[in-house]
Amino acid sequence: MSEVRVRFAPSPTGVLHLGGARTALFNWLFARHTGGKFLLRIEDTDQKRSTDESTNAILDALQWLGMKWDEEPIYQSARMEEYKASLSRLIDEGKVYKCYCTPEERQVMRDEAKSAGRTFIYDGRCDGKPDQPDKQFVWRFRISKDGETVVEDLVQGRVVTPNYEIEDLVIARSDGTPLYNFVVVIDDAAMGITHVVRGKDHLTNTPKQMAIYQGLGLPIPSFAHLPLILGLSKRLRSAGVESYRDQGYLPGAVNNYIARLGWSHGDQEIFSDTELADKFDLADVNRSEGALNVEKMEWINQQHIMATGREGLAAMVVPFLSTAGVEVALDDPRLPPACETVQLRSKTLVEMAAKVKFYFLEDDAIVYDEKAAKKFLTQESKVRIAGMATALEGSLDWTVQSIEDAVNGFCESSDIKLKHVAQPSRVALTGEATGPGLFEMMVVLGRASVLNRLRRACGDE
RNA sequence: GGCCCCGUCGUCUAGCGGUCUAGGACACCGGCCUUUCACGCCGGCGACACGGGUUCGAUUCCCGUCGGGGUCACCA
Repeated sequence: MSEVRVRFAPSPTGVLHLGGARTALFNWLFARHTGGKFLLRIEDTDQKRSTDESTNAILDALQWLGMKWDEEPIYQSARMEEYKASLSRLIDEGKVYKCYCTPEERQVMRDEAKSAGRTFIYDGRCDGKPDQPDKQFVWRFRISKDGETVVEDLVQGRVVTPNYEIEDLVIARSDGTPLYNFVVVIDDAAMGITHVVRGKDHLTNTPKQMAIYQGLGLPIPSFAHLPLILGLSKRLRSAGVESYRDQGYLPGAVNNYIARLGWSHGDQEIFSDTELADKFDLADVNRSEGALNVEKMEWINQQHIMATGREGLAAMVVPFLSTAGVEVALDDPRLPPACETVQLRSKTLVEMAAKVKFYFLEDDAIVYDEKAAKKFLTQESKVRIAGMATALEGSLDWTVQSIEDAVNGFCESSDIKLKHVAQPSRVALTGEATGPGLFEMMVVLGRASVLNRLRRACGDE
């Protein structure tokens, strides 16, 4: 069997939303799984709606998600000559005809069909008409009304359409520019596409396209139509991939989530990209559409954060610290251990940045949460904190174990429990009542900062 | 409206005629662990849309109803 070749073919009229990303992902996974090629085609034949800005945004998003394409992207706007050539072949072979119907006439036909409760199918009334040189026309592709067209869809199963329900479709505008259903066929054939994997909204185009393949004498590829993603809200559904990046999602987590939406592999929930490619199969894709669920996506993101090494997290969190107003050097040695202390507590990189922020502030820049300060920074606890600071002053190693021993020792000698001093000192060090484990945090912060912050909290301000 | 697709816990799903008093995950509610918050662990709540068939037996097969989605362009 020949090599699998699949493609993702966005039209550059906006951002790449999650639905598009999932279509791309399934193509990419299928290619990786089968050892085939993943290609890109930019469908920019509609000059009015297409922009370079959008093309770049889509390419950036795919890149961020880690879906590398294997050949240079094809731009339809650069292939007009090809389309013209195919059209003239069809003209020469008498497979198309000129249609002179005006928009108004077509509207009348549509209205009639609708009021009669029928599917509107252009009736071919212009087929065989003599030329009318002074009138505008479009090219229609003639489709035999006998028999039926069968799509053996790899996801949807066998879908049968009677040919009398497939109309003679317009393949070129009055100005001669080709239309979608025509160019798709030419391009997929030219690119050697073996499997057309796309959204289910294209299912009804498929019989038309199959007829064109046959008219052009081209081999028909396999088809797989993916169920669409339902949005819980319009906002959720239309958000671009980059907004998820900005919200602190890891690309692998986004892939994991959208893959699991409509596809499954037993009870497994968490997949790396390579695991996905390894286990993905079109046969396991569901036919029913799924809805976006933010809580689950966050949980999956958290799982991916937990599975990422501290060095990797450090590199990723820096830009988020920056937007949180704290500039930290990429090679700051505190960064990896700081990330490690909040790794189990962060659902997104935005959260992670917020949680490690305190490490990098000046000691006297810590702002105490009002409620936390009121509850924990009491006169009584200030005395305890001061005592603890002194206990930490000595010549002990600055490790989790030695700090813990020193603090426990202090508690014993003062006849208090750890909890009497833990929360107050957490507030002193971070400003918050919640945060990383006390001793781990102290190690990262360093002795000087710890003592500074502890004593600052004891002062009467 | 015509045509097409779909319909298991709130959500994502497992299930491919008997193993289902329907399994897992998120969320939610208890509990354990514990210096806080998390993580982790244990337990709970919670679904086969409805009605007919077929069958010894239907969540699984067929039909209908209802519900959801898609599509009916000189857009892609």
